[in-house]
Amino acid sequence: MVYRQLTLKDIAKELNTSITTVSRALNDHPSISQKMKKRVIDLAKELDYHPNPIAVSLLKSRSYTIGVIIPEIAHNFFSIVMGGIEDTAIQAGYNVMFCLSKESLEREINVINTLIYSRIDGLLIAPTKETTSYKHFEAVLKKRIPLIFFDRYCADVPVSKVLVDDYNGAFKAVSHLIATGCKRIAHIAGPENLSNSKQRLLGYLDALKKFNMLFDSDLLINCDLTKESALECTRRLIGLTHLPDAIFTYNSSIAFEGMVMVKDRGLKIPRDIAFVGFANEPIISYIEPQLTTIIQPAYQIGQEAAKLFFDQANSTQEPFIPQTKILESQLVIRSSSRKV
Amino acid sequence: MVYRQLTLKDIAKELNTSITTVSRALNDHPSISQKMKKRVIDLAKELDYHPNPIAVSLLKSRSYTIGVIIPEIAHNFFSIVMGGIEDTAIQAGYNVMFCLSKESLEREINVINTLIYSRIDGLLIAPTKETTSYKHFEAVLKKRIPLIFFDRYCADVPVSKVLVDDYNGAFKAVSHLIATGCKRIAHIAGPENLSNSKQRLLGYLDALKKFNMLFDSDLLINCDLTKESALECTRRLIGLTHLPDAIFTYNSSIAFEGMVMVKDRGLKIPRDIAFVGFANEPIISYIEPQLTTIIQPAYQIGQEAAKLFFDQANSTQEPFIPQTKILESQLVIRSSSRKV
DNA sequence: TTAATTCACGCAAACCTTTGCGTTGATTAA
DNA sequence: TTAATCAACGCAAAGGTTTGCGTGAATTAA
Repeated sequence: MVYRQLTLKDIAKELNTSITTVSRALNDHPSISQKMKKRVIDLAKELDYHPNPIAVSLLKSRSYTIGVIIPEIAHNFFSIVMGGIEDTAIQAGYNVMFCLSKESLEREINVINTLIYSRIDGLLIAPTKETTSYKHFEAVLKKRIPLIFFDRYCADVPVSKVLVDDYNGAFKAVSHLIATGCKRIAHIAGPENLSNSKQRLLGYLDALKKFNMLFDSDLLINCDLTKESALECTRRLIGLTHLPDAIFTYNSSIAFEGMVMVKDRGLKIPRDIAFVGFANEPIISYIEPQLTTIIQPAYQIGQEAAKLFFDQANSTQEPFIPQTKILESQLVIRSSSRKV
Repeated sequence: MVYRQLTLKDIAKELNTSITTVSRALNDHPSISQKMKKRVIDLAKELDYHPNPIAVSLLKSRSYTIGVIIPEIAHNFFSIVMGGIEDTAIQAGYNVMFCLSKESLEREINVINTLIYSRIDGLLIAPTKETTSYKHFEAVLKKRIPLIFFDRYCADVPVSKVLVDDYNGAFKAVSHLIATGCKRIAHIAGPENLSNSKQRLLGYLDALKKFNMLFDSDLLINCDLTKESALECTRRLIGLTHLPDAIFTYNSSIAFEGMVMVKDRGLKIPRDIAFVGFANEPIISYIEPQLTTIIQPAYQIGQEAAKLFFDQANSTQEPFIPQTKILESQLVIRSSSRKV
């Protein structure tokens, strides 16, 4: 025996009136008498009536669901972004479907298709490190589904995005290291085609330039975000005949791995080598000395991404002009870098 | 201008036939000619037609969506469980809506209501540590929504559940410590009303009993799962005049915090104090010595939870008889406990 | 008192799909 | 040849909601 949900019809029958009247009373439509309105609302509350969102969706041709794709859930950063998106979406009456791309382009394409078939009203995504082909995004755009990038973006796709000020973050980090007297500052960058990795690299280079420091290509290495790669990068840096005296890393996990290795080799942090990471991961509180980092407003990124979607969904502008929001990052100085 | 999705009507018009015929061709209904079937399928593929899941939902009175509530996303364990649930659900044509309770009963009640109003077909949940009142679950059951507990459960609610063999896991852990010569084994337990905490405590007590070791109530403390509490528990244990020589913790994060403090005080692990944790969190690979743990088949828990839902959803049995699946845990010996 | 206006409500269509039943034309059996 | 069977397809309803339009009654203006 299938359980039947309560419908407008049930309320209408109970009150000897029509479905229309009940609907109008609940949506406070003007042409309804106060008396009837009260009767309906009272009964609806008593019976705990809630409209069937599926029927509404069908009628409005909207699913009131947005899709969100993140590369990895284990990253504290993305967990918090998720929270920001979800809270904002739910408040606006939208549901959220989360999917993981696991940094794989193939999987990204698959989940996008799944989401499209589910008739999502919008798609918020931080693309994978492998995402260099953009056809799958065009499929989204062709269906007029608002697309928003957050944290990472693809330059060739003209859509709204919310980003962290990676460039200035990196610039601040390196400037700080220079101010504390570091002369040979290495950078372990992220994957080459990741937008935020590019920006952080630029910030690094420009800071060096501004303070008239020579760029040494031995001090720049790309990491593919695995633990092994992080260790390998660090190994190469501390294997140089002319050691770096500071390492600025693409993210804090890399810094963490690096610090563990550096300490193992008997080097002192920050005396021999200073460290600055990017983003607050919980692990960084588990190592001594505490890691100096650039922190990102993760929750706010989620909020803003959701808001950008609402802006676009409610816009009558045609075609919609994409917006870009850039949120400030902040340098938090701890003990892994020297005092000024 | 709203973008119109492709419908059966469009295909029917193009082929000069009826909606019914198109629908039947695509769902390979018997009463349809091979020729017509091929024409329809070819065109549908060419136009990339996919049925509107919202219309199907309305017709079938099913949302093909299951709700999942977890206490905390930051836990590696729950992230992996999520993956298991999602993969299994999607494969079966279901979507998943994830929500966080953040270990708060109030929030748990809220998200359950949100999910009910979204017309989920089933609810998988790991209740919060605060969940002692069960009214909100009864609301779910009254609406005939299959409810499944995973990892944690409420004894008073008669529904299917998939659990880890917490009792035997703890028993194995403590037996191992005893086998390596530990005489004073402390236990930092989880919140008192958490089902798996109770089970692990029982395993601890029974292992002591089996090997004729006295239970010392000084060696048993409850932790509320915050970092501060973990530190406080450890502080109390190593402040005892008669020190413990081993600490078995409710989870690995507590063990981690404990190890950091113990090392700080100049005690050697495992020589002075051995440690055994529960579950593999990534942080445990970041400390020396490596933590001995009981590992849980997290992905499989997710899979089984989803399967239990499908069992119930497809069952004609009335009333449905709840099932309980208990998955084995495994002791992985590393260097934080002594050699036998 | 009559005509014009306003108020309060109901009918029916639309959103898209699936499916029971009826209909048509062709094929088979008697 | 006639009756019975069957294959192949279409009609229409159902699922629950919102909304344009129409209608009757009550109110106001003349």
